[in-house]
Amino acid sequence: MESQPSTPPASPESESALLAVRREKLAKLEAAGINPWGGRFDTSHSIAQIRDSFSEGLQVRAAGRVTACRDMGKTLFFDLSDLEARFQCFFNAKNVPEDTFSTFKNLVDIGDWVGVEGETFITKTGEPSIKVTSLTVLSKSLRPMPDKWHGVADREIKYRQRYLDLMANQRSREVFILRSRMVAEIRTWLQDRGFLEVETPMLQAVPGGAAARPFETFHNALGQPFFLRIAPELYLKRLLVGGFTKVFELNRNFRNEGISRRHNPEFTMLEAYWACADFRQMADLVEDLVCHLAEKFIGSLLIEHKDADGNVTRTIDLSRPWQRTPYRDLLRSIDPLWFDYSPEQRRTRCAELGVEISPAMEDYEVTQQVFEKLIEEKTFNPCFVTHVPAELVPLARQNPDDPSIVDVYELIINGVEISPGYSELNDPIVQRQRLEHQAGEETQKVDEEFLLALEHGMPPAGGIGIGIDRLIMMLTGCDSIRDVVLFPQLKSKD
RNA sequence: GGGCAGUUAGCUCAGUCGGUAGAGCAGCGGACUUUUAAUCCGUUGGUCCUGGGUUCGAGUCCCAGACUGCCUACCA
Repeated sequence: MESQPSTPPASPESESALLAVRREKLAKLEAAGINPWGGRFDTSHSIAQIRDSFSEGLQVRAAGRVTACRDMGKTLFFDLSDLEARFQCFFNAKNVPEDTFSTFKNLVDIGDWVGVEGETFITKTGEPSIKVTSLTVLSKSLRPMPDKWHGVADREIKYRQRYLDLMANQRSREVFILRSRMVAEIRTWLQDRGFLEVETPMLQAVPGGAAARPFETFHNALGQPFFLRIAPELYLKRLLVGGFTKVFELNRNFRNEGISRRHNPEFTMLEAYWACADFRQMADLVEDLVCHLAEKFIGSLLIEHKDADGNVTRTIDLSRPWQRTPYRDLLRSIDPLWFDYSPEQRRTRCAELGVEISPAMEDYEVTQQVFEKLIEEKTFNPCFVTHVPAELVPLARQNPDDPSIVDVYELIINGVEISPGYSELNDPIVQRQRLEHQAGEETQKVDEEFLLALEHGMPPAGGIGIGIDRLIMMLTGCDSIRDVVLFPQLKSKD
């Protein structure tokens, strides 16, 4: 790199007249002895508090972003906004010193942060407002805000510059506030039921607990490769061995797989384990939790998904009790003779049913494909699928009466699997066989330290996982995971 | 990985048969002391994603690439 001159290099942006104007205003503020970058500003109320508990004649101090301005000459009305609320400020030349008025009028832009002080009142047209008597510049915005009416429509800008989406699109703000409150509520709800929240390694020497490709990294001091976890399961079970009887972890998993409307490489998973419980109790737990969230935050067990025009496109009915149906019964609803056919006949039926399969698939995978395409993707109201074939779930306990199936449920809502729940396998000898069988197929390593822990005795337990992103999608009606993850993974530019 | 679509002013979007690059909002100048998508008058602003090609002439047609979206594949 050659040494650069002290002035920043000219970029296409720096040539824009819009940006030049803002820089000019910045310089004028500084020249007038006004710090354009503010500092501590003590507020008496949040904007939402002023709005929600409005009374006239109240002296208030509030801070926010200027999001609209209606200039009437000697009076101007501007909107002061933060994440939660918007409130109108009434700014009149006779209420403030002349230099304050001209400063605002000439040098403050939509997008700037300001602090105001004044008295609340109601305008002639009935709008609750603050009659501003003092104004403080808190931060100058050097770039224009998105379109005030359309907001940010460009998906790429929404995701890469989420702050623009948040400042311009109310629905986005609502979804992320709702997500935060729901996640907090999940933690409180579980803690109230005696579950301890724990944190287990995200860097794992052997990535276990699921069958997905991991991200690989390297620890320099140890001279050893590590993997970002694909699931916390095997560590949470070590805690059961150690005597924790009710634990959960709610945090990020990482899977090095395709990205889609329903998949982000890093996603949030709740896993909970309950010693001496079984999958039926775990199903009850999930049903209780999801209904609680819906009632508390949506105010109904009927979840309406709407399109851009506000038309209801789908209604999910969470009314209890939720359907519980064995896997094989669901397949027999597609074809009563499904399990009487030979594997070859099942492949033939797939072609007739319009389900694509590959020749490499095992027989159980052919059946699973039919399940996914013709049942899962078409099931929107909650359905616990039970008595799943053992091949599909290597970490669950086999059914005592029928070893070909395992004691698990898979909860489907909104056409996707939202939560699996197991009666966990605690027999270390059977567990080793099943992991080694799986490892053979997937060329994965077996977590020997996990098996060692099991040999010390893990209590029988119920376990669940809940895909938090998908749960939030279902409850908020978002049809892409990118709309419920603040910064979804995108390919880097350049 | 494969298929389809998109990329034009700061934002939201038009752009017909290949013939001078358009609107609304934002911005800038002006009017207005109760507006709220304020209004009214005037006005600035373009690497038409990038690179090739065809053509007298390309935002427009062709080829390659980038990024994004949707579908698909992979994915307990």
